[in-house]
Amino acid sequence: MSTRRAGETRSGLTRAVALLDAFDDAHRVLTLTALARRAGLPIATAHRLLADLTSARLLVRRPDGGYEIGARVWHLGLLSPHTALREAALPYLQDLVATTGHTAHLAVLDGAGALVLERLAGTRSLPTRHTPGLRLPLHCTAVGKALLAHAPAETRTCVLAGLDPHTRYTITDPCVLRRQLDQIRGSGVARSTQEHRLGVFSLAMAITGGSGPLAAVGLLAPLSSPRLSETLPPLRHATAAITASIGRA
Amino acid sequence: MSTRRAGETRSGLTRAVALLDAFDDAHRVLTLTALARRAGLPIATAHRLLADLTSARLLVRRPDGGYEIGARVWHLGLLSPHTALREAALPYLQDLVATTGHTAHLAVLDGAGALVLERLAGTRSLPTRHTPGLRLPLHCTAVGKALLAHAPAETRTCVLAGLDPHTRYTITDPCVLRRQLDQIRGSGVARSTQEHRLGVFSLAMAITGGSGPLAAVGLLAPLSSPRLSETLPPLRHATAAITASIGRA
DNA sequence: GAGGGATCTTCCGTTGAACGGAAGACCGGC
DNA sequence: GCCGGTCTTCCGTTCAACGGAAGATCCCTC
Repeated sequence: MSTRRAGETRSGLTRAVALLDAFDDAHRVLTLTALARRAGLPIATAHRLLADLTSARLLVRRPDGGYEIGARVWHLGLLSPHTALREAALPYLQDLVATTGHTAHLAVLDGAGALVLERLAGTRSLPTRHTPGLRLPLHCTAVGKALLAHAPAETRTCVLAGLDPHTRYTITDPCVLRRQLDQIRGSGVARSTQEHRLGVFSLAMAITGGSGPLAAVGLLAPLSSPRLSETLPPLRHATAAITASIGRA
Repeated sequence: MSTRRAGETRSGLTRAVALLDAFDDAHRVLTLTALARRAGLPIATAHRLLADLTSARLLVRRPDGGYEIGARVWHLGLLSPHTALREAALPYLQDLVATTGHTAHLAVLDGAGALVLERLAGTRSLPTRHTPGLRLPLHCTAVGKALLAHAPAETRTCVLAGLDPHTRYTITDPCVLRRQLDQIRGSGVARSTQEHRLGVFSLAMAITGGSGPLAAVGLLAPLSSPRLSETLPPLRHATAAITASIGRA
């Protein structure tokens, strides 16, 4: 009851969530002390909450004493609306990978970023870490631009305000990007040539489900791969099919 | 403070989890009253806890007032150990689908069931609802039998005690199944011919990661498809590759 | 094998936050 | 307008969460 900031008392639940949030991609297994430190809680409190979380099976205690996220959380997460979208898109993403040989993504708009829901690597694929759960920038990836083009005006102005460069090809002039977004909205197709990573070309199209959640499908290819233009028709077909499939449900 | 059983007071966290558990595959969106009823909580309490869960972003409140599981839970679930396994297996599952044309699964042992981690449908695929998160019986599916063959003796005896029939082909005699499990342990290959669903043949192999978590890869095919035997070599190859890939990590 | 540092677990008195009944607000429907 | 349903807010009581501190356990060092 000392170091906590200005009467900002956190409810028990908030503290428990803080413990869950201590886990991230680089920290999938944590010890009691690490969790307490990362969540900013006294050891004794963390210990009790962790016991509760473990008995609720949200966390699992490993034989070595470490804690990790339990299968129950994974299972609950499957009930999120993202999953329905993923399920609808998956077969078409598979086709896309099969016909183009490149890596396909599915992403949704999440705040000022693109959240990757699924990624299927192709045989001719680049080594990529666009793994589900990753957030990509909106202004320099193809999926990002496809989403941004259809995003609410507020998001767009917010993103256009800070265009930090990822490579020397990243578009950093808001006017240029704004014009490009207009084109994307017209043609439906977004591209990024080395704007996010050198040597990588990507192509994406948005899925506009009426008033529903916005998503985008993208392909990633090495810049050197031949016949990049041939990847557009299959992409166009896949997005149309996914849009239709969502409309049906 | 009335209807609660025999002094069994549930901690705040337990109650919150009860609310989360009110969601299931058939109930992805719930109202306040439905949640309170399903979790066995007074409306006022449920209301407060839901407000907490929502502000913690574990739940999302839709414009229409309904609650649903939030993206944050999905994101946390990705940190569960299941995801690492899925990621390791995914490329090989894709290959499997591409070469055989049939539907491929990845499942792990979970209590007395097989938990499906991933399912990729093939072009020649059956309509199937083996969607991630589904639990399959251990005694009459190929993945189930593959897992059961390598499961701890305790699980095995427990499952063998209650072999309920799913079709008229389901093995219900513990002795017959036990003998089959011995064979599976020897050959590494498990089969199920219409034992779970009529018209469906399935083939599976276990992934035995030393002392690590046990998994199995399976293929589902219509009984009528020609050259079912040709699906074994690709399956063998995939499981070997996945096992190796896990060993490396 | 004694000493020291680290992490984990248990205990317990205090206190403030969770609890939930009840009343009020807000819908649509007949 | 009246009514059944659902949602939200209020507030006094109470009891469970809180966390400091002491004890247990492990492991490494000398």
